[in-house]
Amino acid sequence: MGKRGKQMQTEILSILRDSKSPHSAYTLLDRLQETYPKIAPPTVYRALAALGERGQIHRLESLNAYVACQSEAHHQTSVLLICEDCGVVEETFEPDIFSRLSAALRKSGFSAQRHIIEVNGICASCGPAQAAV
Amino acid sequence: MGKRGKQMQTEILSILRDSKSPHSAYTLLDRLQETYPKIAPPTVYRALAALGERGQIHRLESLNAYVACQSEAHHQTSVLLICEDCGVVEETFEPDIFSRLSAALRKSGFSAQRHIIEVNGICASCGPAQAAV
DNA sequence: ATTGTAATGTTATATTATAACTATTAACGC
DNA sequence: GCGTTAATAGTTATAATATAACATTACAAT
Repeated sequence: MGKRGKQMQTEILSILRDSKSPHSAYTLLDRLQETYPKIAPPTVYRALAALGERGQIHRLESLNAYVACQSEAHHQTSVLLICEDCGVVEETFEPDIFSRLSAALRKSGFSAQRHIIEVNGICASCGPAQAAV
Repeated sequence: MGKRGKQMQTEILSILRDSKSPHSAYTLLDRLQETYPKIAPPTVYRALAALGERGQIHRLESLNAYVACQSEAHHQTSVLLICEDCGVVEETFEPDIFSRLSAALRKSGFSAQRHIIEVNGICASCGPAQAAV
């Protein structure tokens, strides 16, 4: 890994960490171009791929967008909660869910490599309790 | 809904049902163009949207592709198992998982509207047991 | 028949992602 | 140091996915 690659990864990670909402690859590209005017899509996608492999970011498959991983410690599978009102993405860990799911699948002979769990809905801050205030 | 729309939906559903592997919107477009040479992407996406609303197809968010729903009865949330070897997508129902997940989320104030659960891995037919044969 | 509405058709373009190639840098043996 | 090679990054072009925006048609209600 050269230093330019690392630098881009650091920049992207810091942009994502500064925001609780997801960014698309091209939003990130625009942001990076403020500082590095000439970078092109592959640069962003390479950085995203590297960050993803290290578990430092998550890709929201249902939005084609990316968020920073909110857990420093467990680079493990998480449930991503997407608020349709405010757009904030929250990451929760439900080891129970994953172990049950894996167990159920193993029984039917399926061997899981990657789990994607995304839930669309309304977050606590946007929910009815708050709407009533 | 006019009859042309219905017709496209029927065609798409039948293409998807004839195949256990997912099709992209543009694969479907190509197939439809064999019969209806002039249709354009919006036609396909409109039909997919209508089928999706009725729960007759599922969109695989991680593949940007579509499969027919395998359950006639329960148009309910399912777990989609994607075999990375043969590409076959299998649909399983794990009501337990969903209720546990929803319960966990409710506790933290999140109100779920749509669940996406996709699991990448190796299916029973492609698994090690079969490889050894 | 006329008008209003919903469905469909059409064109164009936006958005997301990657292939394929070139250039640069880094690492190493000599 | 110098050349060789392998890895990384840059560049160009384009592929793949999706939708906006507007035009047209169908068709029901009056």
